[in-house]
Order: sequence, then structure tokens, then C-alpha cells
Amino acid sequence: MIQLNYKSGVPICDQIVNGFIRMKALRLVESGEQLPSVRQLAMELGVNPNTIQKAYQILESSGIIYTVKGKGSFFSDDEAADTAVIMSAKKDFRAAVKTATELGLRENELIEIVTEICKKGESDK
Amino acid sequence: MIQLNYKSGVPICDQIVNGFIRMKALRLVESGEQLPSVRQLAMELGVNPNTIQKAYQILESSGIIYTVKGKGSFFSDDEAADTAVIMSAKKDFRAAVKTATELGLRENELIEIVTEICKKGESDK
Amino acid sequence: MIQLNYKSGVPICDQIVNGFIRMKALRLVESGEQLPSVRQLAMELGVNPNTIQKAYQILESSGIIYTVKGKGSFFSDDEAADTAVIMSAKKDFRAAVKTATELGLRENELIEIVTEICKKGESDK
Amino acid sequence: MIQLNYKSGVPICDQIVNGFIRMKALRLVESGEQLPSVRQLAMELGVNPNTIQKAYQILESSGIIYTVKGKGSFFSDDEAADTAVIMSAKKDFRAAVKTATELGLRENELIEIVTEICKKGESDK
DNA sequence: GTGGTCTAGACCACA
DNA sequence: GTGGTCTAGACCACA
Repeated sequence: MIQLNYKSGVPICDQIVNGFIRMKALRLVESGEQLPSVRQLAMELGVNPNTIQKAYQILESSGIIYTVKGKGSFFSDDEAADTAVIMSAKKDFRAAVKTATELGLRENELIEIVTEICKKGESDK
Repeated sequence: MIQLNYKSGVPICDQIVNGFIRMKALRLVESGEQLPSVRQLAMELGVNPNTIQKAYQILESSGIIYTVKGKGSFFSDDEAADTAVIMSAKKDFRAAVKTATELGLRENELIEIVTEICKKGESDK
Repeated sequence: MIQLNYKSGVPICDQIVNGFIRMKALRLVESGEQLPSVRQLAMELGVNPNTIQKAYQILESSGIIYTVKGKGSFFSDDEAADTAVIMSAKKDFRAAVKTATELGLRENELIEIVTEICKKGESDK
Repeated sequence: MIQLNYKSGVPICDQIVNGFIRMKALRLVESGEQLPSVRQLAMELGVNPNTIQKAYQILESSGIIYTVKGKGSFFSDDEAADTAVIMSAKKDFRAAVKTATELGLRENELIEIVTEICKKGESDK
């Protein structure tokens, strides 16, 4: 489900959080669907359970998932939360584009980088 | 010259590095121009000289400035410096694209944002 | 693992960097193998952790190792790492050639020395 | 006579010392020939007189030049000194070749680098 | 536990 | 004066 990249420099916890956000945004999961348990996912990914725990807490406080004590964690159907995440990502990306253009990168160079990375992401699947 | 933002979470050293890259990219400095001395800039910005030192060494290893022991640091004048600035900007932008895709933004959405902002930049001129 | 020479005049940090590059080049370490932690190596070598930290960051920016926050540093396994080692060696050798020519050694003298030593290395095998 | 390269990272004083050694080794100057005065060379090179002074002292203590108070500095006809410098340069270069081969560089790569840098030095004249 | 950043301050080489 | 290296030690984020 989630591919960790240890060499990317991105904290593992963030990668897990982003992974679930992406699955939801791309409709790879349905609202109400249950997430793996903290312990199970920790084993699958070979990661400390504390790291998964932290990721779930971040997801819950963002409204992306909700947790029922004793039952598990589930993707929420809170569209507002999903939208907020996407809007935030877009805002960050807009800022990055603005910075890049200010530093002298041109439209075609930016688009080239976008397609290059998106193609690469495709082939990784 | 350089404005530090302590609340941003961006390391001071990185802010200084980015500040000089920006100055170079925007042609606010001339090639060969001397940078403030490590100690002087440290005093001006109210940070430890070691932090400035580290920033200058990063800039030097990127080829954006060069240092003469006992004399000071200077903005590079060869084409390599411009290339270094562009490479740095591209690297940052690649990271931004990766983050955006991780959060579920699709290629066409990213390209849309790029063209939107670039067009706007055009019409501002 | 790494022998420091305080009298050589070579900065400690550089000696550490070169030591790991050497270990990688000589295949004394496996790809993916973990390096000692910053603190541990600092204790072993009797130097300040900051010095080790700097060395590790130089190695990382060269692509020879990669670092996972909270986990540790590891030797890179992709081809990029080997390339980085070669590049580093070439850079050092270029500097040596420059110094030699500055001191009046001529091209044919340098080549003679190169072949002499390489032949000797061959016959040692 | 002497070309300074501020970007090379080599201390100016060393570059001057090496420059005179090279001139002598390549027979561009004769034994007994007078060197420019400290003040004159300082002006020509746009360098602090203290730096020239230091370079001359190093050259004198190596036996490459000798100084007559009130008259000036002259290239000595001490062949032993010249030889010693060359031998030292060769020894350093041998060590560099050995290190390079140990790090995985092959004979043809080393020769390529030697010719590349020597050709470049030629065209700089 | 791991690495990352920063301050404070000493001491060195170089110009 | 300039930059370069290093120690000592605090404090942070991450696993």
C-alpha cells in the first residue's frame, strides 16, 4: 500500500501520513474503509509502532481518519478535510512555482520537471 | 540585505544560503562583488559566526561564491555560478513536485498551476 | 576502523571523510551497511560530535552515504555512490597534477610516474 | 610572469612560491637573475607586500633564491636546492598516484587527467 | 536511542 | 583584518 523511501530524507512519519492522504485523494480507498492496525502496519513496513501511532494521530487531528476505541481507525467521509488537505497542497505548490520562476526557471523547464517526476512515479507503481 | 524569519522553522543557515542565491538570481549583486565578512554578517543578523561560516561553505561548494583565505568571499563570475543557481532552484522545485504528487495532486493539475502562475507573471511585466 | 593523524595537518574532518571513502572504494564495507552513530564514533575517536556530524554531512552531500533521521547513516547502494567515490578521487588527483605542474614537472615526467606506479601495482597482484 | 588564480583556493603566498620554483625548473630564468623587488611585485600582482615578503622568505629558506641586503633577491645557482624541490614534488605526485589507484582509478584515466590539465596549462600561456 | 541546528568561544592560517 | 577548524554543550525533531 505505502512505499517508504528511506533515502528521500522525508521523515518516515510524514511519508506515512502523505501516503494515506494520497490514497484518499486518488480514491484508492473508500470513506469508512478501515486502516490496518498500528501494530500490523508497523510490521508490514518494518517501522517502529510509535511512528505509525504518530502518523495516525496526525491524520486524525486533520480529520482524514477517525478512531474508534477498541475497533480501529477508519477513513472519514469528511469531504471538507479532504478538500482542506488538497487546497493546502496546492497552495504550497503555487508558492514553489512562484519561487522557482523568481529564481529564473521558465515555464517549459517547470513543466518538464513535473512530467519527468510524474512519469517516474507512474512507473514505480 | 537578508531578512531572517525565526518562526518559519526554516534553519537560519538555509535562510542565509537562499537569501544569497536569491540576490544572485535577481541580479541584485554583481559578479565578483564581495560578500560581507563572516563576523560582520554574524553581528548584523545577530547570529553566531559559525552559522554564517556554514552558509558560506555551502554556497562555495555549490559554486555560487568563492573564497580567498584572508581576503574574503566573492560572488562567482563564471557561467558555473548561474548554472549552480538554476540547479539549486530546480532541486527545490523537484522536491515540491514530489511532495505535491505524494499528496495526490495529478500531473494535469500541477501543469495547470504552473501555466496559471507563469501567465500571470508574464502579464505583470 | 579509522586512524586519525593529528600531526599530518590534514583536518580531522577530512581524515574521517577520506577514511570512509577509502573503506567504500576498497569494498571494506557493504552497501546499505550502517555507519557508527555520530556520538559513538566521536567517543571512539576522541573528537567532538560536531566534527563527525560535519564529516557525515559532507559524505551525504557527495552521495556516498545517506541518512535517516532518528535511525542513522548508511552507505549508499546505488551506482551513484560508486560514481561519487570516483569523482572524489579524480578531484583529488586533478589537484595533485596541478600542483606538480606548478612546480615545474612536465607532462611526460608525470605520465612516466603514473605508468611506473601502475605497472608496479599490476605486478604486485 | 606569475599568474594568480584567486578561485583555486591555493593561498596566494604559495602560488607565488610555486611560480618562482616553476620558472627556475623550466629554465625560464637564469641563476643569478634578479627577482623583482618586494614592493614592485606587490604592485604588479595587486597583492599585499607582506605576502610577497613571506613568499621570498620561504624561497630563501629553501635555497632557491638568496637575498643581498640593500641590493635585492636573486635566483641562486644551488642545483641541490632545485633538485630537492623537484624530488619533493615528484614524491608528492607519486603518493597522489598511489592514492588514486587505491581508490579505483585506472592508468588510462590518470593519464587522461594529466594530459587534460597539461594541455589546459599550455593554452593559458 | 538517532541525526540536526545553533551558540559560545578558542585557536589557527593567511593577507 | 579575513576565513577555517575544533571543542563544549544546549536543545530540537524523529524513531
